Amino acid sequence: MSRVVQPVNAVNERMTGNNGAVHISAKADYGMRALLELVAAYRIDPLQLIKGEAIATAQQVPVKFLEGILRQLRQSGIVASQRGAEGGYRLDRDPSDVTIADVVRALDGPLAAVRGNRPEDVEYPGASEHLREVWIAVRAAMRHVLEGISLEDVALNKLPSDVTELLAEPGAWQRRKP
Amino acid sequence: MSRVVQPVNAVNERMTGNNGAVHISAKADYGMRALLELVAAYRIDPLQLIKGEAIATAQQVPVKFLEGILRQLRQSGIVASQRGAEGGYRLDRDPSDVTIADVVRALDGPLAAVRGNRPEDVEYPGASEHLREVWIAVRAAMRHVLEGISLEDVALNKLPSDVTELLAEPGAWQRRKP
DNA sequence: CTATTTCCTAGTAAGTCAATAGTAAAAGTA
DNA sequence: TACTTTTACTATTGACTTACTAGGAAATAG
Repeated sequence: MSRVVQPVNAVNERMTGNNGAVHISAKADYGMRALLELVAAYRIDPLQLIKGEAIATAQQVPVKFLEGILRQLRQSGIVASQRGAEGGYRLDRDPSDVTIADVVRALDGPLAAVRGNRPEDVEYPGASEHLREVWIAVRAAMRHVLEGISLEDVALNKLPSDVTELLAEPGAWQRRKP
Repeated sequence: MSRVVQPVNAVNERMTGNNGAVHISAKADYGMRALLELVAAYRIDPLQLIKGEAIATAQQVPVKFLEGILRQLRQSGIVASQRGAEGGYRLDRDPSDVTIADVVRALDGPLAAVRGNRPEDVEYPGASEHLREVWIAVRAAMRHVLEGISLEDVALNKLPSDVTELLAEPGAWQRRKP
């Protein structure tokens, strides 16, 4: 008998068709979770190998999909792997050296895009002359957060102070419009 | 023989299949540009009506697509419109009162999503326990920037000081990986 | 050789994005 | 009233993306 693995939260109310400006894809989300499992192992023994299957069940993620993600992470030099019996995956860099931006870029490409183009490439005529600065600032803000947090920070729940300040802002945990 | 109409910038090198975590959609981009045209008119006469066609040609945007965008902005109370000859669109709120976050939410929905869900709704088992805080912080950073900039700020090129600080950061205008 | 485990290619169903087409409804003009 | 202009709305389209799944090749240990 085979059990169908249900992605976590697949049942819950998804958002209405529209995906807002920031979208953390399943790849980025699953990838981060897999890496955090590898960090936990790394802290016991940096060379310890963990099997894809074990990561998948620990994080309740589809195993074949995860395999592809882990391969991308290996091609980016974040993860190392070994095939065959007794094979598996491990971190290939120190957890304090891998940022969330590294992970997102490895799995989803450049952090920010405007209509599919890089923010610095779009040009605006007349009245919208200065719109480009806005998108550049958005990307800079994104970089500031994502390049400032390492896997170790998340694993140990010790986020940088400017990030915890963001979290302490009133309403940070609530959605804006009911 | 029929000529295919090319959207502006469609020719330039688009990004490689992957769209990163932040994506400013055509709707959000065109919508901001249309609104900046309306701001320019508003500063002469707050009740002046501008035709969709005029906005479309000024900003080089497909007119029928723009119509739908302007309708959404009207339904969100940002724009007012009048039908018939001598009709058109105008801002329905003061430019200093409309933030970029308002515009993006009106056109693309909630600012941030994780796998289609709101960041506060996702739950993480075991090693990824604290990942949610990261996504909440990402959303908070996004809000901080987009809710802090008004249409007036962009039109007059007077961005808030914390935003100009972001733009002054070294490398803010360059892409990360060549 | 056999069992295990990663590596890789291909495929697919559902959905989204960026538009376009066509018609109805409102408002002004003659 | 008739006619023109302009927005409002619905439906449709083609290309693409997302989130997977299937199946086999290649490596490694015993």
